Amino acid sequence: MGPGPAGNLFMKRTHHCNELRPAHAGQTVILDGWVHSRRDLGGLLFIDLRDREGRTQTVCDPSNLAPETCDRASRLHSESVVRITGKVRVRPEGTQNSRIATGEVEVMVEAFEVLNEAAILPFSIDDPEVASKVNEELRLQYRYLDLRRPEMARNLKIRSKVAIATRSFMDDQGFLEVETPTLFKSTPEGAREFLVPNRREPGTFYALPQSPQQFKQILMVAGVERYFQLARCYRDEDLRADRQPEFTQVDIEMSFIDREDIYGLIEGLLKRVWKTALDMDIPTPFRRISFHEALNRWGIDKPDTRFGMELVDLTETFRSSSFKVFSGAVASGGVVKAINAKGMAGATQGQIETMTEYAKGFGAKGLAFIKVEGGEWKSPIVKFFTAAEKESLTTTLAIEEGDLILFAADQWLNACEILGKIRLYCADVLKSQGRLVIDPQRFDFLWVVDFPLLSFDKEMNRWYSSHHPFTAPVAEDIPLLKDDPKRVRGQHYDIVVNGVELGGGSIRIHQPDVQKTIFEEILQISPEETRLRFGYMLDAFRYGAPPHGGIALGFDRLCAILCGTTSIRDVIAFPKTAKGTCLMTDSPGPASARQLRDLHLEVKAAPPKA
RNA sequence: GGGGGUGUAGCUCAAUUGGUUAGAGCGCUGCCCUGUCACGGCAGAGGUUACGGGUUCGAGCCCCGCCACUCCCGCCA
Repeated sequence: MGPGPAGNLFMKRTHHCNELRPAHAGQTVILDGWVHSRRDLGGLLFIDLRDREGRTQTVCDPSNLAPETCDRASRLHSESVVRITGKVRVRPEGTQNSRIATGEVEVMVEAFEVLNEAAILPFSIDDPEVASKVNEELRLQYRYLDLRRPEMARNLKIRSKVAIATRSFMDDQGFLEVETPTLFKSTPEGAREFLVPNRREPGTFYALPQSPQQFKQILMVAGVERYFQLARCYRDEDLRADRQPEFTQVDIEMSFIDREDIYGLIEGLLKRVWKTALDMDIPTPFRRISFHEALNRWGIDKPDTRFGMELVDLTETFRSSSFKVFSGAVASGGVVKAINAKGMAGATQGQIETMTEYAKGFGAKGLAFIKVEGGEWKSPIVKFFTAAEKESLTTTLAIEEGDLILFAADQWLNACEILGKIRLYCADVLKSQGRLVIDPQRFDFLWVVDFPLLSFDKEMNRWYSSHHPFTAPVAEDIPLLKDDPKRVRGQHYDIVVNGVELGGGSIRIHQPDVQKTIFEEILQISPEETRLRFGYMLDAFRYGAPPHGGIALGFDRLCAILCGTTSIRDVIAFPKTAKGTCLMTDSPGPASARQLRDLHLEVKAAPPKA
C-alpha cells in the first residue's frame, strides 16, 4: 500500500471525475468520489468512481498492488465514498469506452482510502433504466440517493444555471433584487394560506405570502422602479404534478411602462435562459393571441399549438337543423363547434366514455361524435343530418377515412372548453399510440392577451376580478366599465409555452378614481371594507404612485420544461408529496405541549399516532 | 371533498378461471475468473402478497374497510 491515510490527510483531490484525458497520462492524481460500480475479474479489478461531474475508471492490478489492498478494494460496496491515489494512463488498445468522457484513460490505483462505507442501498442508482422506474415514495424517502442519479443532478444544475442567468439578465436590465417578508398578514382573497401563530399576542397570526404581489407594488411607490426577486411563495391548496405548497416565482415589477415593455423584457429573459440551459436560440417576439381567439381555436386559455386539431365553428350549418340538440343550442344563443381527431375512429368505448365524462363535467348532457370507418359514418346522430349538412361537415372538417369527429353544442365558452379538454385528451391518446409525435426540442411560446377584466358570479349575482382588483382596464374600454362590464378587457397577459402557463401579470391601476370605480361600483365592495382589506395599499397610492406593472413566472415550471419533465418535483431538491408531507423528514409533525402553550394554542383534534 | 391507478423478495416485475411448496431479472452472501465497463460462471440466502376484517373446503386473486404513493376534478384572486 502506498502513502497511508496520515500522509493523505491534507491532500485534496487533484481532479474531478470528468476531467482526465490522454494528455494527463503519467500524472499521479487523487480522485474523490462514490463507488459507482465495481467489476471484479478475479485478478484485475475495475472501480468506476463517480462524482458530480462524471465518471472515471480506476484499475487495481494485483501485479503491482499489495494483495491486502486488492482484497479491501474487492469488498467495496456501491456508493461508498473513497479517495483514490493513482497514476493516469491511456487505456490499452481496444479497451477505450466511448460512452464516457474519460473513456480513453484510466487511473492505476496505488492507494485508496475509504472515507465512508456505504450500507447496502435500498434501491440501485447506477442503472438509469431501473432507477428512473423506482417508486417515487422510496425516492423521496431517500432523496439524497435519488439526487445522486445523473439525471437528477443534471436537473439541479440546470435550475442553478437558470437562477443565475435570471439574476444576471435582470441586473443587466437595471433591476434591483429586493427581498420581501415571508411573515406577512392574512389576506382574505385568493388561495388558502398557511398561518403562523404569534406568540406575543394571543389569537393573532402571520400568514405566509401567496406571492409578494402587494409588496412589489408598494416597492414601485417606494421608487424602486425596477424590482425582481426569486421569491418563495406558499399556498395551502391541494397539490398537483405542477403545484407544490411552497414554490418559487420569478417576481418582477416595473414603473413607467406599458404592456409592450413587459413582453420585450420577458422575451429577452427567456431567450437568455434557453440559451444558457439548452444552448438554443428561441425566436422573438412571441406570437400574441387574444383570450377570445385562444378559446375559440383551442378551447383553452393556455393553448398548446404544437399540434392541430383546432376547433371548428358549425353554428351556421346547424342553425335551422332538424337535429334539435344542435339547432336548439343555437336558438338559445349558443354555438355548435367540433374537432376532427384525425385517425381516432378506432377509439374504444372506454375512451369515448372518458370524453363524455369530460363533457358532462361542463354540464353537457352527452357527447355527440362520428366515427368515420369503413367508408361510412358510424354515429347515433348522423341519421338526423341532411345531405347538405353532411356535405358541409365533410368540407369544413376535412373529413377522411379514420377520423373521429366530436361535437359540442352549448354556450360559446362552455362549448369551447369542452372541446379544448377533449382535444388535449385525444392528443394524449395519439401520443401514447405513437401516432402523434412532437419534437421534444420544440417550444411554442405565446402571449395570451385581452382577458376579460371581470367575470360574473351567477350564484353570488355579482362581478369579480378575473385576475386581481388592481389590474388596469384597457384604456379605450374604461368608458364601458359601468354600462357593459363584460366587454371590458384587462391589461393582463399570460406567457404560455407548449400548453403550460409559465406566468402572468398585468399593468396595475394607478389612478385613484378608476380604482374607486372598480371597488365600489363594479365589485360592490363598501368603502369601509375596501379600507379594511386594502387600506395600506390605497394609502400608499395617495403619495405619488407611478404607473406600473409586472409579471410573475413559475420558476419550478420553467425549470421542469427545460429539464423535459412534467412534474416539478423533479426540479425541486426536497419536494412534498401530494398530501403535503415530506417523506424524508416526516414533516409535518406534532408540536410539544410546551410549544403550544407558548403560542396560546389548544389542539382539539386528536394528534396522529406517534 | 370526489373519481381513477398502483401496492407481491432490498429494487423492477410475473403468478392462467380462486387450487400443490408464490417465481424471474437485478441486488445481496459465498466460491471461481487478469481487460471489464449492464463483466461473466456456479451455488445460496431472502416473502405477514401494504394493513384489518369477511366470503370460501381453499384467497396474492373475490367482497368490505383502512393506509401510503400517484394522476385528475373541485380548489389554486
